[in-house]
Amino acid sequence: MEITNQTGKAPLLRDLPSRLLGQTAALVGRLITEALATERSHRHQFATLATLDAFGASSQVELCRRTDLDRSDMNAIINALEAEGAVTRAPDPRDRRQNIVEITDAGKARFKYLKRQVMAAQHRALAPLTETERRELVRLLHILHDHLARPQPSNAGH
Amino acid sequence: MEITNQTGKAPLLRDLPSRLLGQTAALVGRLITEALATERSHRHQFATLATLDAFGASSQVELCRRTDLDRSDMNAIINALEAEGAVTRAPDPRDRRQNIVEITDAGKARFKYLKRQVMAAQHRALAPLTETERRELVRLLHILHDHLARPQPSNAGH
DNA sequence: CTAATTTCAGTCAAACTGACATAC
DNA sequence: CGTATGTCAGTTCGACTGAAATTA
Repeated sequence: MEITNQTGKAPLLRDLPSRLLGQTAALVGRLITEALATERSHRHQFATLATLDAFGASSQVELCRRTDLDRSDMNAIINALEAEGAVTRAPDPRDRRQNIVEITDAGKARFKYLKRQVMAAQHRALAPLTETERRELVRLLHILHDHLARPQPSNAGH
Repeated sequence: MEITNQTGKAPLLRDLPSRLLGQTAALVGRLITEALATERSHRHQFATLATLDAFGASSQVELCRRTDLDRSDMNAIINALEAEGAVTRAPDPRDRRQNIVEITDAGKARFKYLKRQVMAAQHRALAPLTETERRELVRLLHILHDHLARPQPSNAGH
């Protein structure tokens, strides 16, 4: 058989939702990552700042739950944010196992700025979709996400 | 401020398409990965087999183009597939820089079996969506994917 | 005692880079 | 000569694990 030299995808792969989802997420994610990288920030930092901005002072576990990040990674994230003055970290006097992480005024300003960059990158990534289509995409993704995030089928409730 | 103890997401993050896309892709991807792992296979191997099954004998670069995988990783994938007898690899007599990679009968059978597992996992992942919604999801993802994959703004056409 | 939280060290896989040999 | 392909070694980044220290 002759060796061809083309770039088309196998139809099975091209239309396989899991693959399409993964590849598209990677492409969109890269735009966001690059937008944040030019501001010397990262997606995890952004998510953490957004959570602190939305909910106020939080412990690190709570930030983990709200961002779906690992406790170990969250520690490194808070280290970085603390080092650049975007958050403060202090032991909770009422439960000294926990830290109270709080966003500073500088952190809020930084977040607002990063948010603008992220929204702009987002807008660029979603450019070919109409407003209705974007909402529909978000709706469908929410259904899937909630379906898959909730029920750890084998070991629920541990 | 009081430290709360809840798991809700910041609305900005919850509805940010890039994030929702990434998290959902990760959750769906995990199901597929697990389904293949129980058969001692990997997503990259599956994609490569699917491409060989669809297009026949191919060089490694061509497989890279068709699967969006890296040269270096493709080499390792072909090594593994060759070791389990799913593909053969032989230098192309007409251009001895290239290898002709071909799927074997055993490889075809293996692919058909893996395909069934993948489709089943896929079906489980997409369970909460109607058939219409699945098609719409795929349609929207295709629009985004084509928009973002095509125009490498700086170095198109290389 | 057990359990929760933070912290650190380190593993693991995937994506990617750089260099090199061979062949065109 | 420059370019394409395959191969290999190594880096980088993210997700994750295990264990220690502290406190409840």
